[in-house]
Amino acid sequence: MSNTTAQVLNLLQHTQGRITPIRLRILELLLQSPTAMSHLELEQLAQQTGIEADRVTLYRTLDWLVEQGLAHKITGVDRVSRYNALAEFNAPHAHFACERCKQVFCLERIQPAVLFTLPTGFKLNQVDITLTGQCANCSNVNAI
Amino acid sequence: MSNTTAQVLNLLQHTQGRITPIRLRILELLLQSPTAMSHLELEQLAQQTGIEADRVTLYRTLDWLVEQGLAHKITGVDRVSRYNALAEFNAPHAHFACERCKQVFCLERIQPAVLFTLPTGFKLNQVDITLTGQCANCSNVNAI
DNA sequence: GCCTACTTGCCATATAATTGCAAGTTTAGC
DNA sequence: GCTAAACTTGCAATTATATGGCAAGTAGGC
Repeated sequence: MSNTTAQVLNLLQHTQGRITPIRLRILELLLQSPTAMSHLELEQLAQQTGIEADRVTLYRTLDWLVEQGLAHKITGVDRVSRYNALAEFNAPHAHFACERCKQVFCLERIQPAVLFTLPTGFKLNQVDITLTGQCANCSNVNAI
Repeated sequence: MSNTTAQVLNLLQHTQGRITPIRLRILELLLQSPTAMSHLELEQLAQQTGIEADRVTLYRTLDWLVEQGLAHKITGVDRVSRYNALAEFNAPHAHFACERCKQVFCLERIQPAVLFTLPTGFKLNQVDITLTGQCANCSNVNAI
């Protein structure tokens, strides 16, 4: 059993739901990816690694992972939801969305030292910071 | 001519495109609204104020306004795009998305004093900060 | 091993948004 | 003013992402 698989199993065992091959594999894929992945990307990646899951099941699996706090969901400007999971789950972090290749990277080391003065009565729950620009790959391509 | 209409006219005159009743009215509505509005909300509001625009035209009008830098577009977690226009256009500001009523508020006074350490090669273009939680109205309702 | 509740797969469906094209309207040149 | 070109609008059809319902399958406790 790989290091990641053990980690994934451990995470899944702390949930209420059942441990199924799909959930295992999807969470593993999410943990291994440096970027947030869309439903389609995950579906294709899963197929390549031998997991055949129905489109709807994948949607439900991802929703479930988010619900369990094991993954989180980012909706891009292209209206596509992307998912990621991080080793340090509760660590607040920002995202970087590349305008060119549409990939979404997680910036784990970011310090969201933002000062907020919310209007009266507003209750803050979560802070999402998304940076847009070009990733290393794409800004390199454009420079040539 | 109202104060806002004059302001809107002035803004539109600085674009390349033509000044049409729909563009005028939509930009006016956006400027007057404290919250970012979805396509549907704008369509209904426009109808109420006597402007009948085709659904597609409204989409194109909004796209055009964004293109001209007169409005900007926020995609919510519900995959719905919302639009807003601000008097101080280039002022960086954050958004507050209410989890309950789905409204998106612009927080004009926010100071995005965020410290970023981007990976090598990444080029930053824009910073989007979205706070989620409950707006004054909704957190009040829930408390009762 | 068996039962029950949870998961999955397949069907159909919802919803936001986009594309193509013809008709209408504004602007510019004459 | 008249005409042509460019821009804008409206309508029909289509795309793409995601969701809902229900029967079949499967994990996990006993």
